[in-house]
Amino acid sequence: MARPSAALRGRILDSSRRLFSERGYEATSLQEIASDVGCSKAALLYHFKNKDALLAELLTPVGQRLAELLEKVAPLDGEELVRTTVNDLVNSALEYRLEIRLLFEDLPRLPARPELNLLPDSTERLLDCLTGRSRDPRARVAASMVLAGVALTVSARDEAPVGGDGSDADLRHGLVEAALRALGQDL
Amino acid sequence: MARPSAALRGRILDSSRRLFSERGYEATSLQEIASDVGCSKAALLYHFKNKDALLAELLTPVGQRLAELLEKVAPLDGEELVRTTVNDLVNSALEYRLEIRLLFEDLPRLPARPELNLLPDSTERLLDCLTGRSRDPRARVAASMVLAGVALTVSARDEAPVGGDGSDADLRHGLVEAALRALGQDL
DNA sequence: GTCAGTGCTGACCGATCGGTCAGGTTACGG
DNA sequence: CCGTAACCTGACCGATCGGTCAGCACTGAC
Repeated sequence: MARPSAALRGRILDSSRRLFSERGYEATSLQEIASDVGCSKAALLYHFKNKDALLAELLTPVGQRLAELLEKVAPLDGEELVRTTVNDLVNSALEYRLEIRLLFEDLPRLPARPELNLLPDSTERLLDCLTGRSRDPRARVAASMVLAGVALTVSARDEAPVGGDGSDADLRHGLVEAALRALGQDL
Repeated sequence: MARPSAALRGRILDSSRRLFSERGYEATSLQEIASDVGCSKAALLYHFKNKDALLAELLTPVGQRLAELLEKVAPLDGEELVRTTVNDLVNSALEYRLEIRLLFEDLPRLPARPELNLLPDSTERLLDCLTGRSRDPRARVAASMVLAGVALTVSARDEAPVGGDGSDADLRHGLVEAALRALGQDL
């Protein structure tokens, strides 16, 4: 076949997202992705300049989502700021379960990634919102715990994720409630 | 020199702990460790059967610590159970900052590790303790968030860790308080 | 003194890594 | 019906991976 599937590109992205998330970026070889997709490694590198480009394309939407979130909550403050941030954070995390793992576990370890260096700054701003822009060190620690906890919990690898029956509703509400409690917002 | 330093073994462990934690297990090569220590790769493999053995030896103490923690809180229940578990969890996490990263981020991704398969079970029991042995799905979600949040926060890579000035006291107390709030324990 | 054994090195191994390249096959515009 | 460009393959590259091995330097026991 000749022009059979530019859809292959999409399938490569899907496989990469899954495999990177399961095994980690470094631990996943291009050959493994190619085998999973059912194409040659060369085909893979025809669609993506290199392994890095693959990762970047997977993470871009998450970065955008984060930017939107920050923009949306920028004018808010006080209790409304915290509640909105927590809600959106949990929703975003659930939406990008697989990418979150990459973002939290692999990215920080890869040698300084020039185009994504806005990320530490975004994380900082996110922490600010979670504290309701408080500078209290302990509030920041709590925010850090919440952020990391939400991220890692939604991306927990084993099926029957963490809630008993595994319903997303329990996961979502459980996280929001626990996060708000941790941040000192009375429910 | 002939019998100059069985201390080399310890230095290898130190470097491995640091490098594994910074870059990840898969992403760290034996050569990098050897260079960091200042010995040959062969010397490294003289002291440790293989790369896996190195990782196992780093994680064993953490596993023991976790087992102790679980044994200690086993007879407790109710509020005392939760408070003691949270306190000990935070202390243990602070004590094994670097190893925690490996445990939470690398281990789950490595192909099934026979000798450490007790770990998922231990995690499960730890979650039980954090919920005060409740079976409520949302309580388990909260416990999962706390566990992941504590682990990832103490092992945050960038210096000036997460608290403003970075004092361990703020980190410790901030985490304990936030965790207890998240778990619904009134302070 | 010598000899067994510990601690270590450099050279080397096959496998696999990310990535390149020449070329083949098909689809489509002219 | 032909040419160009898109899509893809297999063969190949140098580098590096985890790991092995023969042998050297030195120590302590006898």
